[in-house]
Amino acid sequence: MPTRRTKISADSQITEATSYGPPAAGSVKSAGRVLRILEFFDEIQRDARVAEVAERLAFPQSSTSILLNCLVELGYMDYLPESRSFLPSPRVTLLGTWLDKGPVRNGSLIRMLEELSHKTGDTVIIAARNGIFAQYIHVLQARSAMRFHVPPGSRRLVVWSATGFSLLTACNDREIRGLCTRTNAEAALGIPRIDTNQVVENVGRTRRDGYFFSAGLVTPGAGSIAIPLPEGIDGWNRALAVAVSGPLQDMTRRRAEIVALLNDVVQRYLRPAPSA
Amino acid sequence: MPTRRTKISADSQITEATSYGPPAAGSVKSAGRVLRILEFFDEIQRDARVAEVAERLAFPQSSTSILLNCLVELGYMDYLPESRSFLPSPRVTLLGTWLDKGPVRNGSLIRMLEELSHKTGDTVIIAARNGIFAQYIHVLQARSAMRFHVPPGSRRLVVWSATGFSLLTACNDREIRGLCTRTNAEAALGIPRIDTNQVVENVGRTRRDGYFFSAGLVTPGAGSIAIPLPEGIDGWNRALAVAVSGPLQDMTRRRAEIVALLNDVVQRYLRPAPSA
DNA sequence: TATTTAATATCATATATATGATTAAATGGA
DNA sequence: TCCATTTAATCATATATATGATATTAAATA
Repeated sequence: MPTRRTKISADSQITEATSYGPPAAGSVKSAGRVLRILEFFDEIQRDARVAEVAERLAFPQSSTSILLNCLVELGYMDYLPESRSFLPSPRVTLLGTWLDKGPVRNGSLIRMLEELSHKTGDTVIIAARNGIFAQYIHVLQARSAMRFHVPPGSRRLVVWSATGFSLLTACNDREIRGLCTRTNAEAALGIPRIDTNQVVENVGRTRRDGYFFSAGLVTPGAGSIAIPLPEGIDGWNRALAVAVSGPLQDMTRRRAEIVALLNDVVQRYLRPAPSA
Repeated sequence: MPTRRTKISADSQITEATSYGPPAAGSVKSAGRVLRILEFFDEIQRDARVAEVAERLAFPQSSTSILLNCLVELGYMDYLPESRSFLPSPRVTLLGTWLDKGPVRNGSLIRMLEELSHKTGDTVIIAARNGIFAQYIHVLQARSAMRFHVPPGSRRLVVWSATGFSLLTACNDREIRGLCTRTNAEAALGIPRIDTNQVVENVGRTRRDGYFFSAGLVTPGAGSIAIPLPEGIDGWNRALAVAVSGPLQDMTRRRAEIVALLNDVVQRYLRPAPSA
C-alpha cells in the first residue's frame, strides 16, 4: 500500500468543510478573505463600501474594515474618499497575467463568457479540477429573476457533476476509476457512494455528445449543461470546462439551443488562432 | 482645521513601517503574504517548492507550507505532486481582469515592459500613487549582474522620487503643495524635510522634459529615469508611471538612449488605438 | 445650525494563526 | 536494501488576528 502524501495534507487542511458542495473553508482565514474580496469586486465590477462587502461576504463589519484598509496600505485597493468606497487597484490586474499568454490573458475567454451570459441570461461557470473536486474558478451570475447564486470557489465532486464529467473527458478510464475510489474514500461522509461504472459511462457520453446535461445531479431543481474546453486553452494543459446553469425546467426546454450556443462560442472565441 | 479621516486610518495601519522605502508591513499578516506569494510567482514565472518560496520571501518554512496548502485548498494554487511544487491556478489569472479593458488587460502594457526590460537589461517598474507614496505595482527585475533587487510593493515618497514626480504631473500646484505638507506631517521620522518649492519645480521640469532623471535621489548609487504614462491608460483614470532603474553611472551614461526608448515604446504600445 | 440617521473606525479580549523544533517522508547514493 | 540527505508536515504554544460592542465621523434632515 503506497503512502500518499496528498492524503495527509488533504486531511489536515479540510476541517469541517470536508464534504463537497459549498465553498472550501480554507484554513487561513484572512488569506481566503482577501481573495474572496477581490473576487467580489470581480463580480460587481464597481467600487463598494465596507458595509456592502461585509454584508455580501458575511464577514463582520469590523474585520472587513480592517482588511480593506490593510489592502489599501499594501497597494492592492484604492480608497475613494468622496464615496468612502474601495476598488481594486491596477496592482491586482497584474497578478497572474504572466500565467497565460492565451485566451485567458487576451480576454477572449472572458468575452466568450460574457457573450454566453448575455445570450442565455443564465449563470455561466468555468470550472477547473482541484483534487477530487471540480471547482468553479469564475462565475458570471445569472441575470434572470429566478436564480441560484453560485459563489466562485464552489466545488462539486469531479466524478459526479456536469463540469466534472467534462473535465474527465481528458482522462483515461483507469484514471477515472482511481478518482472514484479516492472520492469514495475521502468524501464518503453522508454522500451516496459513487458508482464507478456509471461515472465512466457518463464521461463516455460526454465524449460522444460533446457535452453533459445534468438534471439536478447535485442541486435539486437546477440544470447544467457543461462542455470541455479545448486542451491547452490556458497555457499549461490544465483541463477547463464551461457550464451554463439555471432552473431545471428552463435548461431542459432550451437544451438544444444552449448546446448549440456553447459549441458556437467555443468555436468562434477559442479555436481560430491560438496566437497572442 | 479640517479633520481628515485618512489620517486616522493611516496612523493605525502603519505601525513600524511608518517610514517610506521598503515594503509596507500591512497589518494583516497572511493577507499580505498571499499576495506576495502570487507576486513571487509572477516574478519567477514557473512553479516553485515550499522551501524556495519560504526562503525568497523570508517566511518561516512551516507558515509557508500551511499557506500554500491553504491556497491549493481554495483553488488558487495547483500542486504538482511529481515535483512537489506549486503554481498559481487559472483562478488567479481571472482576478481583476474586469478592471481593465485596455492595455493592462490586453497585455500591451506588459509587452511594453518586456521590451523595455529586454532592450535595457535594467529594472523596469510601474508605479501608481498610494497615499503619500509612489508604490511599485509591478517590477521586472534587472538581468544585469550588478543590480538592486526591487521588491514589488516597494514605496517611495510621491513628492520625492522619479516615479513620484511623474505621477504628480497630473496634479496642479495646489495639490502638490498639499501633498508636501501632508508628507512632512505624516512621514517626518528621520526623513529630511521636503522642500515644497523644489518639488513643484521638479514636477514642472518633468512636465517640460517629459521625464525625470533621478541621480540617487532615494537610493544612493541608483539612477532612475521615469516617465508618466498617458492618462486613462488603466481604464479608471489613475495615474501610472514607468521607470527604468539601474546603477547611477550606467543610467547617466545611457540617459538619452533610455529616454528615447521610453518615449518610443509608450508611443508604440499605448498611443495608437485605445480600443480593446 | 441642531438633530437624526447611517456608516465606519476603534477597543478589549476570545480565538485563531504563526512559528521553532520535531517528526515524517522522499530522494539519491552505496 | 540501507543510510544520508533533503524536503515538507506536524505539534505545542507564544503571538497576532477577529470580533461584538462602542465611539466616532459623516451625511441627511429639520
